[in-house]
Amino acid sequence: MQVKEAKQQFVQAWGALGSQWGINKTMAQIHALMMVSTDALSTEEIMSELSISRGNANMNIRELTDWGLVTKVFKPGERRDYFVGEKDVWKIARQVAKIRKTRELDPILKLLTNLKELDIPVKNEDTKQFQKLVNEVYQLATKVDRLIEGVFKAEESWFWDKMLKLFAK
Amino acid sequence: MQVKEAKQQFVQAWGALGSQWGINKTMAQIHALMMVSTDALSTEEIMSELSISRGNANMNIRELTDWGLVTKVFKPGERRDYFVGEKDVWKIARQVAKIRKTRELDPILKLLTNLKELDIPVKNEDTKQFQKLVNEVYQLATKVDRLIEGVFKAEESWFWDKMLKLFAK
DNA sequence: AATCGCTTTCAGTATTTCTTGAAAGTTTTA
DNA sequence: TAAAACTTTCAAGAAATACTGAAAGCGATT
Repeated sequence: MQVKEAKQQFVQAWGALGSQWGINKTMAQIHALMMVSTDALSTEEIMSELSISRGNANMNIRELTDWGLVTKVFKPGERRDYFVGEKDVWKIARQVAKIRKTRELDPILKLLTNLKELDIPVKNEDTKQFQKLVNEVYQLATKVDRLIEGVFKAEESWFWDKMLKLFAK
Repeated sequence: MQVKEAKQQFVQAWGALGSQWGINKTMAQIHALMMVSTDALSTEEIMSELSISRGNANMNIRELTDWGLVTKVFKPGERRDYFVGEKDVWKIARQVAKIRKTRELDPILKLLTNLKELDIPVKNEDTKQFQKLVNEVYQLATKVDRLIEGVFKAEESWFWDKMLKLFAK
């Protein structure tokens, strides 16, 4: 197999993975393409490599830039924009976790806090069970939240060192 | 606010959360509905509560059953099927992690293993960088894999105890 | 100030994913 | 064995999501 072929497989797989996790396929593929590219890429190159339209490319490059996974670079003498993708997988993972935390976990935590604090007059068995459930979900969400926060602050090596020791048999 | 209203909010939020994570909205809602219900529910009840069709209800209940998050129960004297949802949030989390691991992480690991073992003749700079990337992604994926495996075996309290101590300031 | 090279936007279209509802299947009851 | 009670399937339709391409924007160059 050639390197080119291997890279294509990687890009495809990354796209598939992304789409299963609520990240659009093209966005994931563009990012993968940048990961396997030594050089910065132009919109044109991305378009032709993935066979997508200009609008689509542009939109997803912007989104990736918003996520902090892609940076615009200027090539001296060149007029068009070039882009490089973050290649450090740990940084990528942290970045994605961070964004999804604020977008998804935080709102849920907010709702759960509301539901917990509700002053419900009639406390029948049913109500009590519901409150118990809300509390449990809240507990879990809070713990996940703290875990993610911790991960943000930790160094990768430190994190995995501790983590794998924890589960070593 | 009434309990009923609170429950509805919970169901809606759960549905939204699910759909952001590649789990279809209705499936997540049905499960949420079962979590907040004291009793087992029939297909009819689910249909009317969520205003969905019989086919839709049936399909998603089956999917939830396949995921091991819902069990069929038989009520004495009753002919129709009733269903109860798993309510232990830790168990739910583990179950979802387990299924998604086999469906998504395992295939990626397999691909990465292939790509790692490729015998590429010409070893230019470009190829070396690609191999480095594949290796790094592989490393991370493996660690995540082991982490999840560890979580499967661990008790909830033990897990969070260790985890939160790790990140305690 | 007009043209060039490139980027951005967005209405319309295509694709994917979900949902419906009616028909076929299954099990129980009479 | 026929009807009733309930479940399952699936083709067609609806809704959500992603993509295209042409037009408008924008700044540099002549």
